[in-house]
Amino acid sequence: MSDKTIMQEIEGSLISIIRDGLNNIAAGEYQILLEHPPTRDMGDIAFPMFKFAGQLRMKPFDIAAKLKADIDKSELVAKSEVKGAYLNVFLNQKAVAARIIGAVCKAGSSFGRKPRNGVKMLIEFSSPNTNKPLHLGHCRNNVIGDAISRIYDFCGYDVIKLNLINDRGIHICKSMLAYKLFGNHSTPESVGKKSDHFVGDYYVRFANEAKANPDLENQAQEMLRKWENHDPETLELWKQMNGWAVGGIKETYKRMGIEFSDIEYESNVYMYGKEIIEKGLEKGVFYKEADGSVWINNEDVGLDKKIVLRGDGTSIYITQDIGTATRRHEKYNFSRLMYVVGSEQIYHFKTLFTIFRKLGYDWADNCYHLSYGMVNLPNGRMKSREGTVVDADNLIDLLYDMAMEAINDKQRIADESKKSDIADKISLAALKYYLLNFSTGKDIIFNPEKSLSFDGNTGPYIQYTTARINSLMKKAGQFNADNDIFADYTFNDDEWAIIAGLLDYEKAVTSACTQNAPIEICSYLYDLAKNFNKFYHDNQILNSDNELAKIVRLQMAKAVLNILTGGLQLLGISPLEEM
RNA sequence: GAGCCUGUAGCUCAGUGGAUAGAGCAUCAGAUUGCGGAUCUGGGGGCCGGAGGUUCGACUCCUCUCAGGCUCGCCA
Repeated sequence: MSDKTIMQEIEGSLISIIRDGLNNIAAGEYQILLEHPPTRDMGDIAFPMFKFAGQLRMKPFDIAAKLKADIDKSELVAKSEVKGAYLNVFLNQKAVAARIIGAVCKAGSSFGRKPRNGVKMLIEFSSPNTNKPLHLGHCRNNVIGDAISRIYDFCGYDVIKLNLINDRGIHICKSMLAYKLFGNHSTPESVGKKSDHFVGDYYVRFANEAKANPDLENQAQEMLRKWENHDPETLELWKQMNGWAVGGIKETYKRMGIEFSDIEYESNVYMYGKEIIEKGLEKGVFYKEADGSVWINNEDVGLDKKIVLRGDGTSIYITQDIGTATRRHEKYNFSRLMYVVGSEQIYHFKTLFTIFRKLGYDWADNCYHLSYGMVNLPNGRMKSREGTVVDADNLIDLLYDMAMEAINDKQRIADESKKSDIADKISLAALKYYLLNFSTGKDIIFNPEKSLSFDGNTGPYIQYTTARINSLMKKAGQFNADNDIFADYTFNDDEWAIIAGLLDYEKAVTSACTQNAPIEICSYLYDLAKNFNKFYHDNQILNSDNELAKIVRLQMAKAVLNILTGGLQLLGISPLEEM
């Protein structure tokens, strides 16, 4: 595993040729840009000459014409063309293909995986409340957090996945109270309901009952006080209902293939912030109001005043976050801490990180809020009161049924348990890919009738491509895997598009990591799969009458499969042998 | 009121200051005596919200403006 990717080595070599060429015209510092031409038939790599025109007082076209002779000498270059202000380079396909295909076939689906960099990174995501089941918004969080974790791990980081379950507070007491009043000692088992949905029903029940009887709000507050005073009966009820809620939510995680290194509970950690507030008071970071409440003034950094401890000494959301982060640093000694939390909390995290800085934490600047946009419906926000929330379990069920119907239509698979396993994987691929194929920070509109699909730019499309190639590999059996065969082969355009695509994989992964953008992987994989499907449609492999073409194409197909497999895994999606 | 985000094809969305702004869906027209048709090929469809500015060059950067969203809770 070299530090540089294959593409970086190629590009670096070309850039130094350009730099030498420019210095031969006139010595100086040149910032050399390198990009892809708009279409493949214009070349593989383009050098724009605009920047040098001013420096050298020459026309861009003339500079390109001068550099052309130098670049043409490189072993990596087949030819180059001057087009307008661009010098377009066509790579030596035989040499490049041998390198990239050889490397990908050797490394398998872990091609592109970076050596460990020793950076310990905590990633907190999901962090559900225990008063209701997961919905589509949580799905986006889970899927982004999971993919980001996998991508960072692949890029060399030592990733620890954290889930901080919010299992205390007034909202939890609301479902507890409704159950106490209207539950009649029923259980999820007695009514035959998934346990987190059972709890969620009482949260909805509370909201409905409280409309007619506003005093229920007071009763919920009273229950919260009892909880904080360790009232045995209240704690017992809390344990029972939390057990149901968490149990049900964990079932959904398992079904989604989402795992955590550590699950934290707010009920265990909420008190840790208070002592830090006390210390901060002594240092003058915070100040006390007449009612005993503790505040911080962040107006110096363009934020507002913010309360960090109530007058009665009880903690609030941000108190817990201060304590939790501090404790995590003591426990893990992390290098970086990332919070995957919705964009509506941007201000909260600005405030939180400012507090870390003012407390003098040297790791304050290594905290990052990865915010993702809301999932809306065509009519607007999802609202639990209006029953428009898209429930995670129901949505996955729906996708599963759609996948099963498609499997039955195709009639390729007979075994029932195999069908079920594949339907699981297809439904999750559709959901995860759909949610990841957006810019992370932006709000998205989910249309239940239109957004669910297995055709076109979707997860199942990529899976389909892996199934086709896997099937091809089975039929091919053993084949010559030497990569010195490429010297004798001339690639057609469809083939070269694929090989050039293979070269771009490492750049896509790096970009996905540095930009925190799983969509980069989606776009890349779709492009590669699409190029392969076009090639596969128009070119023969096993039935080719040319033995050399057959072996070259099998190796190419194998390389594509390796990268699609590895790339899907980065998204938390299973490739398929058949479907 | 203040801060942040968004505005690109009928719809949903891509688009590190660079060549003719792309994809999926939808729509219309095609492809299988072929290794997987959940596939492939093609057509139509755009004043990139609007107006200024910076630059050799702006969907991209700056200012103003219009429209929508989020936030500014002793909720989490």
